[in-house]
Amino acid sequence: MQASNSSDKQDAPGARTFTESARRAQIVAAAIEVIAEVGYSKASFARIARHAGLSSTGMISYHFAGKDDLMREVVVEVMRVAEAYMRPRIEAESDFSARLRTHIESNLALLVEYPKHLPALIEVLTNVRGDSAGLGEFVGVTEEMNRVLAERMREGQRVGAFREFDADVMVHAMRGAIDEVVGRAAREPGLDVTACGRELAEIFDRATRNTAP
Amino acid sequence: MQASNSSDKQDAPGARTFTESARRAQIVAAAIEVIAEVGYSKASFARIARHAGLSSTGMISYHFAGKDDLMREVVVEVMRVAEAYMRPRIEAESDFSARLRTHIESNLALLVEYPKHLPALIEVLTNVRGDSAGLGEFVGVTEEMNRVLAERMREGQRVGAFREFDADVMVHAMRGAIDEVVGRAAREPGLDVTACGRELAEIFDRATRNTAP
Amino acid sequence: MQASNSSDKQDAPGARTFTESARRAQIVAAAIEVIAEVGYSKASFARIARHAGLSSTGMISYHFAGKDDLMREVVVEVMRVAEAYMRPRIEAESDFSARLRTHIESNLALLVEYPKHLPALIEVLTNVRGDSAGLGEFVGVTEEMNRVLAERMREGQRVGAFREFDADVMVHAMRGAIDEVVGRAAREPGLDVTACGRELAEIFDRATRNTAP
Amino acid sequence: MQASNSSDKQDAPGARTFTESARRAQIVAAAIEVIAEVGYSKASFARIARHAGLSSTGMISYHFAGKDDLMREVVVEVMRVAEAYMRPRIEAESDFSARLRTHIESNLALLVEYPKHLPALIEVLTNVRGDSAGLGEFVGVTEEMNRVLAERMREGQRVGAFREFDADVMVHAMRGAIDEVVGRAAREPGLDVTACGRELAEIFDRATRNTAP
DNA sequence: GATGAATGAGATTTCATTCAT
DNA sequence: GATGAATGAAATCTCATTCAT
Repeated sequence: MQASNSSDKQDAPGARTFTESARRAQIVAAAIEVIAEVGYSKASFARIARHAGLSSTGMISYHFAGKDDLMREVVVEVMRVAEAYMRPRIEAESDFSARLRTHIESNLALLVEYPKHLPALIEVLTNVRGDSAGLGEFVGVTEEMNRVLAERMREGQRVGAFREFDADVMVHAMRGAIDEVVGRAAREPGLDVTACGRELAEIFDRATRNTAP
Repeated sequence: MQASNSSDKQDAPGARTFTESARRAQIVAAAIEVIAEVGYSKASFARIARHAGLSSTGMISYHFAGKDDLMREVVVEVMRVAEAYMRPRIEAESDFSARLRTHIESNLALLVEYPKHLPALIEVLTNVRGDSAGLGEFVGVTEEMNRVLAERMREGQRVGAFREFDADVMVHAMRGAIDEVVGRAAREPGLDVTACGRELAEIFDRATRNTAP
Repeated sequence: MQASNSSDKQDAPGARTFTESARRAQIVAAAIEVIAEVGYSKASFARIARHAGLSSTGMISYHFAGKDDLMREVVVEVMRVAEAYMRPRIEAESDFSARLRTHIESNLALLVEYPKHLPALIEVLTNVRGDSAGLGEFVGVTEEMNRVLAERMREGQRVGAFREFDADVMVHAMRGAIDEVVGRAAREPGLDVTACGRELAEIFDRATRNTAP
Repeated sequence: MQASNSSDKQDAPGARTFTESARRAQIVAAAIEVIAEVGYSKASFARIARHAGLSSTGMISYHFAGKDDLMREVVVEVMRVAEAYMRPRIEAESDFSARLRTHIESNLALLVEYPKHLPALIEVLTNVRGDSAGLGEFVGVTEEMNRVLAERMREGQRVGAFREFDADVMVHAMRGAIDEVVGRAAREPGLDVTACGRELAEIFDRATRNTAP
């Protein structure tokens, strides 16, 4: 008999119980709401646990590796929902200009449908810097999405659907304008988000439109 | 440029010695830099004191009624600088469209001149909620400024300089687009902010332009 | 080699199924390795469970009455192995001096054979104080073993095999010197433990040798 | 006016108030006693603070950068005391053999004089592994001290004062034998440590003595 | 006016243990 | 017999604020 198996065994990392997944989802949902309501910095485990009806913060630490892990799941969840909501709507359109309008309008329709998701996403992404290891990645993901969007715009420019402009600046302007509506909606409960969406769509349609003959 | 007296101490309204004002200004300047560099949530008194070359956080508490008070001064200072920088440039223009362009371009020129001021302002304003007593006021101030801006736009619409659109949405879109450049500039050091300003100006010129005959 | 039954469960004294014993043995083996590798204080149930390929710490609590119980089994197991290894080798020798040498050398040979056992034992015994109910007993067991050893030495003194010295101090010196090699072996992987054993044997042979005519 | 001093200022690191130093010393003293009494793993900030008559653990965190920092100070303090106590006594002796005896005896005399210091030192050093950044250094310091000691022994061998043996093993044997007395003294309050010192000195004198003509 | 020292609340995290299934 | 889930205590650390000097 000799000393054996000196390195820890590891379960298949994807294996997760039903109840475990349910709990995680429940906690993520609570986190989204708390973050949207009180902001990232005040969204402590204690508050999230209370909101989720859990008896202790240890519960959250039990299901998530740490605050970063939870926040990552928040981002993943919101992006999942956003993708599922927006992509089919956008892809249903065929010409560049309509896609652009639909991108903006479906993004804000998503805000109407899930009023806490986008505020939470913005809170998390703006309160994360170079630190927090695995979360910085999502800043990268967002930037990548913006790059793809800009590339689409450049295609539109090549085929004459759009005028000449700096596509990166345009994409970020759109992004900023939409996020501003998200922020306003949180501060002004009565705001007609759908109407804002139409206005923004018009703004960026005019800003991108090719007026050459 | 003098230290402002816009926030009064409890007992002696407006009265403040020179050294006191100098200390406050020094601390506010340090706070702006720290907030811009590490973000609002990590901008603790300890970090600000260290950055200002102070030996203890007690110094800050001594000069400011609390964190809210300091943050209010940060906002006041940045707005003072912004106002001093942008207003004359904007007022030098006479027609609506030029004023709009100048608003955007001077705002981003300000970012080039004072790279920490606008990031700090945005950090503070986005990390403040209904709580923190006297700070919510500044969200109101900002909204008031936006309302004034929107009113100018409506004037422009009345005289036919601008097309018909929801002026509030337009103002916030501008606001969001500019703030996005501020954020990008922090993440991408090489970004040509001036060029972004020109692009944004073009975007919102086209978005507001009256194309009717 | 069989799983021992030295620690009884509450109700059914001595009765333990095969799987139960196997599980206990598996956990004890994992505990020995973990303790040797990361030290007593970091050897949490979580780590031991992971090392043993178990999915939860509940498993350990299920099979052991508590951490003390597990640690007691660790001690028992190591002592069992040590006894089985060293005793026949020592008893094969007939004169006092040879027994002393063999005691030291077989102790360190045991370290070569089971590199994790002695480190684990030392970790447990040095991290246990008067508290932890049933574990203090083992400090007593160890002391008892030392007393027996000292008694043997005094016999050797009576028959003139050893010089006069304080047998307790001598035994503890031996103990300390051996344990120090155990510690060194953990810190210096290339250490020639067998050679250390020969050197130690020589040291204590000279320290005990009767030089009188 | 441009943004300036973007990197935090730093006080001269050695600057420390009188009261600050006194508090630190008080906390270190309390830590030494607590560690010696309940062991490293149970020596929590809470316990140390209580022992020192402080009202909160925050007090300790205020004066020390963390647990590692406090432990480092504990080690430094004990080594400082040990050095001040042992060195002059050892250096008062001129021949190798007397120095060896004095090393052992003064080490244990130190234990009589400061009964908590050595137990605390041993606790800290044995409960630190590769982790805890700045503390691993002290394992190195200890090893360095052992190397120096071994070098002295080899000098003694070269001049014929000592017989041939592995000096490293001898030094560690001495170390282990002394530490074992430290441990015993904690468990057996009545132990005559001075007598143990004499016995150990005799043991290692005989173990090293050159018996060749 | 200024400062170092102290404070206590609150944050995240880890742990051994218990419980329902 | 076995297991995943839950729990609450305790640990370290950070923070804004207060106080005595």
